[in-house]
Amino acid sequence: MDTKTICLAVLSRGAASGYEIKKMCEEGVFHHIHEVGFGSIYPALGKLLEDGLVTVTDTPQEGRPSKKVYRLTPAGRIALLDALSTPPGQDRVRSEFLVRMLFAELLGARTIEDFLDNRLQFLQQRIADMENCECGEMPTVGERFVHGFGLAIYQAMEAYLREHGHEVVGASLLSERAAAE
Amino acid sequence: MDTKTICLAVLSRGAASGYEIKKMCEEGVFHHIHEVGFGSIYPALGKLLEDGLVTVTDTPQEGRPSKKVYRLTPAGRIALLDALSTPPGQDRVRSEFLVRMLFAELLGARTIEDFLDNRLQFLQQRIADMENCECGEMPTVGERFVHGFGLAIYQAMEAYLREHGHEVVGASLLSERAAAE
DNA sequence: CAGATATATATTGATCCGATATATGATGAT
DNA sequence: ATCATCATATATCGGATCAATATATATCTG
Repeated sequence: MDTKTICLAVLSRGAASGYEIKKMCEEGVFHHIHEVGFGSIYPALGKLLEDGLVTVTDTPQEGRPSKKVYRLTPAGRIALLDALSTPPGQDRVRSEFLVRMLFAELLGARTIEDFLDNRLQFLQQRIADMENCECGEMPTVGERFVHGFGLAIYQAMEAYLREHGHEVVGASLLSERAAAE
Repeated sequence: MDTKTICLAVLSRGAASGYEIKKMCEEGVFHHIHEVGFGSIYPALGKLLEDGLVTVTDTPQEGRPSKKVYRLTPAGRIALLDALSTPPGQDRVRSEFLVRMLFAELLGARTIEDFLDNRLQFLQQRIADMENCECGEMPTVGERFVHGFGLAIYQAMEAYLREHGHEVVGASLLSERAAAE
């Protein structure tokens, strides 16, 4: 799934500028699913424009740089449906945190404990935020589904770290003692 | 976390060729954490060699291309520890499946149901594989921890899809009926 | 009033990824 | 017996992606 499809998908919810697309990917439901940076969005929008899948209206603003609002064309809507209809590829995960846990025995117990605590705190914060948000207000069933999915996963992660975190800290302690002898 | 660090990490478990590093990232515990392709591994090994963090022994074989076995140097081990000691960045997830669920209302109920069934089957297969594997045989605590973490997440995903999958299918059905009228 | 944050677009260099090329042994199917 | 496929093994290329940076200004905060 390339950035072009993501842009089409965001635009299917309504017209938006590149900056707004980025914001939605950072803050909204997309955050848990598929982040993209400016370096991908702007070139993607350019190509979509070339291919006639979106249009732009360049509205100059005083002071600020002119805002370029992109809109889906009928061809763009069809291209989006085509892309979404193909079977999804595998999920890709990349976790620096888990790589560190994997090699816990190479690190000090203090470091591991620190990483674990931070991660737990982060997860608890995110869970609280997601529980507090008025998900009943979400416009589509898809959004509520994905929101619930994300929440369930974060809760499972939090529970696992709470229940099993001590194992990796303990292992690191043992290997430290062994190294000291 | 770049490919260079991943290569160093794999090599810290023992000498290996580029091909073997790839295999470990595909099959082993790394699979759930951080996949890498040949297009990243070979250039990364070249740079590590330049920087004196690994050594190679080029052992020619009859028929097959000669096998290049890479080994960590003391400097390489230090570089690995340095990299692992820095605080981990955010996890990055990219799920084509969830993007499709997010826009379920644009797709047909049949398609959504198909995607859901496939994903459920995939998850159940993976859970079965992970439960059957003799994780007691895993050499390090880190590996067992990460294995257990992965399993817990997959189980949470499976449970959520089983309990809430019908919601997205239902929504798609309703929007189809509305479109037909 | 200074500094930080938010709005807004855009580029660049480094890295990453999927596809492809090359070469052969082993296994399995017809 | 022969054909196909898979596993071993290294490597590159073009396109995609990412983090950092540049530019410009309004608004909020202390």
